[in-house]
Amino acid sequence: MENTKRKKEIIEAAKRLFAQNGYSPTSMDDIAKSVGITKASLYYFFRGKEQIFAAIIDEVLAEVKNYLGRELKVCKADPAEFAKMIDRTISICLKNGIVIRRVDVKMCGLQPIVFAKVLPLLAEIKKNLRKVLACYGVKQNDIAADILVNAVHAYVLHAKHGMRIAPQKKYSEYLASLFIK
Amino acid sequence: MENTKRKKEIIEAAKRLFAQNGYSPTSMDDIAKSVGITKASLYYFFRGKEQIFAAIIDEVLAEVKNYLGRELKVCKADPAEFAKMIDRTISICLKNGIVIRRVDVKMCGLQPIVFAKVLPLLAEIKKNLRKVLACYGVKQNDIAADILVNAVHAYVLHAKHGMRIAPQKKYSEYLASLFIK
DNA sequence: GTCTATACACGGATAGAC
DNA sequence: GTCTATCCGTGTATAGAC
Repeated sequence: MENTKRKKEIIEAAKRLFAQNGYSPTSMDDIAKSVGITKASLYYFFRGKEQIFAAIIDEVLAEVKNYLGRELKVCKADPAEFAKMIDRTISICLKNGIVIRRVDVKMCGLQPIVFAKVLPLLAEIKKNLRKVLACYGVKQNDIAADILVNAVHAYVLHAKHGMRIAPQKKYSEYLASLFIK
Repeated sequence: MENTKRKKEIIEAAKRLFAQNGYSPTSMDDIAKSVGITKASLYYFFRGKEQIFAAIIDEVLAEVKNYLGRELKVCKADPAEFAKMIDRTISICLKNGIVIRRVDVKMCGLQPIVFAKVLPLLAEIKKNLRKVLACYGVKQNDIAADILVNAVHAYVLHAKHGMRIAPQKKYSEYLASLFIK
């Protein structure tokens, strides 16, 4: 159905704009123009701006969660594999163009209801990440998970803004080398 | 002069609000209320919202720059000292309540003129940080500097939002242990 | 589904009195 | 210095025609 296609277009456009300019500075007009329709038409598909953002969060978090689930099944305590895992994670986030952290969601000033909805998902993802890290033999994987998440977040953010801080492969390998000696 | 005192109050209030809610969602009314004056009075001290933010950036960057300058003079290749240096950096940032990165400034949608003004300062700070890292014997200190900055940034951000990810001392020591084996 | 037109609130900024 | 009052642009959201 075409209905779903348009909805996807809107989500993609909003994803790109939110990542580029931030949630607040991006207007419904910006999103509409980017899709090639008018602002009013957005409200046929979504109840409002927050719902668009919620849809994006759902989609992105689901993808990361699924990826980590698959990763959990194949991981082996191999430093080279660990670097590849980081590299793949970065690639997924770059494709989505956006990385979701609790703080980011909170700072958008979303309704508490929306915010509360994503918390369990985020917690689950972090739990899975810790398992993956443990599996790769990373010590103190609670702190390690946080540092890793934020390092990936920062990389994606900078890359999306044309501020590359290092080639992706090199960055992944260096990051991996920090945690596995 | 009382003039300067009020100005400081405004900067402090804005700093706190920007850190808590983000730049765009914070209104001039919010800042004014927080100080205990009206919105119009803000314009007696600052030309506009951007100028307030610019003043904050100037202040924060100057402090970090000075701190790193002092650090450069005393650093010795001692792992324990390295952890303490990270710890002190976090403390400074927590006191300011805000950490300035290029992306953050860019995503606020500031006028290019304001944005361009802070770039040299940021570059200088990063250069100094690399020197400090080199002094402590950290390898590949270009990537290391980025990862470290972002780790500190993330810590401050989370702490300010009541999402502590680990005790500060433990976090600093763990972070130091990653770079110095 | 998509449009034009519009309601309505909010935010940045200014004028001018005190 | 600080206020009240106000201007004006923009942003979210809705009504209603096609």
